[in-house]
Amino acid sequence: MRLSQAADYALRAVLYLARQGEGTIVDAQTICEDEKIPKRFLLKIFRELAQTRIIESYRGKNGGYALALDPAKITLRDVIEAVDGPIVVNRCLIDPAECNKINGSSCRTCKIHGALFDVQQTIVSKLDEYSFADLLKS
Amino acid sequence: MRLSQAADYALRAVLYLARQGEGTIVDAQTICEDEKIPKRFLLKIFRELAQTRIIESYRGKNGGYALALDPAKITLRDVIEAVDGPIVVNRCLIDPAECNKINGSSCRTCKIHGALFDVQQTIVSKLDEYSFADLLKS
DNA sequence: ATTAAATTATACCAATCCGGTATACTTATG
DNA sequence: CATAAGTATACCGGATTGGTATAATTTAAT
Repeated sequence: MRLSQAADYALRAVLYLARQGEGTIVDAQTICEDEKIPKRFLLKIFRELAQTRIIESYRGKNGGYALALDPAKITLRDVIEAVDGPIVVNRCLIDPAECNKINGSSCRTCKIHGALFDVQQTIVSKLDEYSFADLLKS
Repeated sequence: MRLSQAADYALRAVLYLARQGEGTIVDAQTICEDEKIPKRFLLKIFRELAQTRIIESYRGKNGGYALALDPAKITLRDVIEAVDGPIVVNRCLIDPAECNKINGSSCRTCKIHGALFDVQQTIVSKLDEYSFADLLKS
């Protein structure tokens, strides 16, 4: 039930870009120095964020990265899922075949997994409540 | 943000014991066959559950395991934390020294980590809402 | 054009965690 | 005292994590 280090870095980097304002280009070197994030690792993370269109990348000299969207349109969930993949509390909540309790009662009717699904929904909607516009107001 | 396989097994095994009723002793062999859980792995999990006094173990011939408490007093959180350790969404939420953003703004004042703390609280209280008495009603 | 500064792609690596197993020991019942 | 249970410890292979290396590509400025 823990975020990866990459997701933590991603949140900080996106907040950093949000502070500069949507569209303002900053290069990775500057960001990783300011935020104390290993550069090559940040580059990898940024590629994932660029693929999901949360940030935009600009190649070549004077290139860098910029927020692709209004901070109000980016939530904690967006960034976390871009880096760590979808929020899934229990294996069988994605793939019922993973549910190795095959004795009669199927995954669908299992009370525990029903409860865990509720927990998962709660987490996802909580993460969706926080936009980066909210995080800027501090 | 995913439960371990061990925690999933633990939830199922505790629900199994809850169905038998508090105090009823069942041996690991029977449980692992019924619930399709690898026996040695279940034994390891049960030791952790016994240490946190969720279940009681009985050694020797005719030994086994029984629920140590009223199912209404055992929550999803209790079982998950017994097996996976405390619910911690972000490293620095346990250990501020882990917070490697040291540049001026401390972990305490970091907006992201404040939000993640709120998320964590939400998860924990949701997991506390479900007791095994609830799960029996189905 | 050339060069320098930036991202991209691919692949690699060590360390840790995860899921599970093995061996040897201890305890209690009949 | 034999047998059937749990206990303790330690091991193991594979996957994931966190991070690095190398080489290629793109772009701006000169």
